[in-house]
Amino acid sequence: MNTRLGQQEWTNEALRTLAAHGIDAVRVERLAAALKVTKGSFYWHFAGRNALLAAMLEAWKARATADVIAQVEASGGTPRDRMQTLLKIVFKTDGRLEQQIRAWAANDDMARAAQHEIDGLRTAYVQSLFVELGFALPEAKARTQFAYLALIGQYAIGPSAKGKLQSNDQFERVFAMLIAR
Amino acid sequence: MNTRLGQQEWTNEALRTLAAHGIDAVRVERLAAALKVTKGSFYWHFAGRNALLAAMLEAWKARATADVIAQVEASGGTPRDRMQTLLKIVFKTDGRLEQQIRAWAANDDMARAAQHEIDGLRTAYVQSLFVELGFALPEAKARTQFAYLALIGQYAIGPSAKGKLQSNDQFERVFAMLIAR
DNA sequence: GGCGCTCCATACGGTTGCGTATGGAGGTTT
DNA sequence: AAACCTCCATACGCAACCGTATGGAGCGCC
Repeated sequence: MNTRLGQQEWTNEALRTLAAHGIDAVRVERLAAALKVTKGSFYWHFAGRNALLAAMLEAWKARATADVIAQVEASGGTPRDRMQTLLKIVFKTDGRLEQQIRAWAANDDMARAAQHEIDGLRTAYVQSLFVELGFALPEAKARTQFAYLALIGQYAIGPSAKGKLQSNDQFERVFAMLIAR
Repeated sequence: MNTRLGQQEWTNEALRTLAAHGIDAVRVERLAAALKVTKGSFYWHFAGRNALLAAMLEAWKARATADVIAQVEASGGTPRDRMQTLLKIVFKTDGRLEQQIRAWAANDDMARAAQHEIDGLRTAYVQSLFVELGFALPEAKARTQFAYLALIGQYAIGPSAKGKLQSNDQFERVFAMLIAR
């Protein structure tokens, strides 16, 4: 059963490399060097590079959304509170992995499918919060789309000091606008 | 002076390939095949692949922003009209090139610098429109950031039917929210 | 204490792509 | 027409990777 352990280590290292340098830097020989083994090991655990890429996406999907939603739900409070908690969390997280996965998805069908799946789960949750806040469905949908697009934009712009909603003042203003009737 | 013409054709073909398949597909031998010449031609016009990449960014910067702003300014009307015109244009344009350039910028300093430059020009203009609409500077900055992040998000999400603000209904709702006081 | 199983090292062939060297075709100048 | 200049074709060396084949080290089992 060490097979699983081996796969996880390869996958983790690959995800670290992806977040830091993009999918193009995820090469089996480089990963092998980073893990201080040789390709021989890799091709025992995986059928090929593509199998690793698939495993990376699976691992990401598994812990991409559930964590945050659970955290927000556990925090309780009014819908307004939960919305604010959610936005604060997601707009403050690093997002380099998100950025790289989306950059990857721009030219790879497999990654794009995974992205779509996660996007659906997330927007469904945000939309439910807007509905709880009293917005009719069409308005809730529009605001969800817009807010989620902004989040993607923040991830896509990368960890640059400028252009982010990190200042509390800006965040509060945007939040007020989003929940204003 | 055919050198310039040659460079432009290479650059255009490269930008086309970038928009369609990403920066990783921009390879001199492939471009040569697409242009029905050989590498010998390329290395006469360019010092190397990096020189082509730089030329691509320069060409993109030259016609990335000025066009749209000029178009909006020429349309005239109230600040509200111009804002709507601008948002309609940018949220409806294809954006595949934008997407690929940002995906490229995620792992390349040269592309990232070009992006930052363009981002600055664009946000400055949008911010001036918000100020014209009567918002104080901090509020104008916040709304500009948010709207621009959403635009980036729309580009980053790619030409997918779902997840876009293409429906007129959604667009109108978002626009109303953005200019609501 | 041989046997087999798990895991990894080594070595090889094949592909793709970059950059250089060199020659040659076609038009221009003298 | 001969010398030239511009542009491209051909051919080569080199590096990075992928995937495969094969052997060998460690370890539990009987």
